[in-house]
Amino acid sequence: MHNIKINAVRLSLTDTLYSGQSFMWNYLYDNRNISAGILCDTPVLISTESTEEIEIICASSWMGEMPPEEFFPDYFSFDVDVRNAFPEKFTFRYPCVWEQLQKYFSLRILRQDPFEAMITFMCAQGIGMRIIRNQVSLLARTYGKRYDIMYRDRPLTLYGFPSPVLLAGCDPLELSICTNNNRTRARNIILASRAVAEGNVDFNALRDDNIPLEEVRRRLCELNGIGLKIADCIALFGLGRFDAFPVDTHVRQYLAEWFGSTAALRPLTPSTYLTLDAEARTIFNPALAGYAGHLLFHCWRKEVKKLRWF
DNA sequence: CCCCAGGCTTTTC
DNA sequence: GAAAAGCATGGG
Repeated sequence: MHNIKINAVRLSLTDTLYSGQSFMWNYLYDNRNISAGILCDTPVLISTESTEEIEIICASSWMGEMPPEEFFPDYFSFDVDVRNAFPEKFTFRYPCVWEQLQKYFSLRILRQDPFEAMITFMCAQGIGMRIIRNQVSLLARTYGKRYDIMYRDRPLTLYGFPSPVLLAGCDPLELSICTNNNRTRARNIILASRAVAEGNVDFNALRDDNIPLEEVRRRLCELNGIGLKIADCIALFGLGRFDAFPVDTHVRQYLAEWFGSTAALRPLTPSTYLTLDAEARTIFNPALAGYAGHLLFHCWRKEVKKLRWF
């Protein structure tokens, strides 16, 4: 048993909380009312027993500096009003989309640990959500720090997300057990972890909002296995760059179907990607384009594609 | 055996 | 330069 301080905070919500970053909540533990995830290499429990309140229990030391009441609102980006992501004309130009979107306004994008965001999205190339979450879960269980805590008089085991140094020292063949048996992906993750561990990729520097998004992309795309889409995901979920608009297969689909984009009918080459990126900034408020896109992403997957897996 | 999944890299025109 | 093909793996 580790000796861990438990910090708890209750936050009020207007509706059910959806995950801002799809891998967050369920990859360690899940039943009806309790989900567990990783927060800055620390396990976090989320309890949603009512639709108005969630309880967060964080077994962490890093929060010693910052009271949970201050940290979590920032983590859940409660400072962002998602409706500002949509210009006024959106409501009458796309009334059907607007109507379907209503129940997704409680969805939050998390200001997540950038390294975790980087690795989890590197696990997300051309495979389904279910497999992606299995990979992240395996990474945590195999290489993450173990925490044994008591929750409501019940023992509960959680695993933190492994550090850059730890993943940097992994053997590719061994790590590939956690990457869907894909050795190329395992090798890329090791190299990227090394780049972070050695400071060649400095997330603290990239956090600076004065750095243009193009520059952030350029730096991240220098790494093997990271292209425009994953770079944008790291920016959006890991660097709090809510203007970053990742375009994946689902986003491409709804841009064509809902917004009549002809470019979205073409294969998603880098050229097409940048065209769609520019188009999105004319549909949404550019400063929050990625935030808007993420709501639509979940809305499309669930309402239209009828997908169960987040 | 087909197609799809929160793409990226290399080759070819 | 940009489009096309190649790559890698499990699930439906």
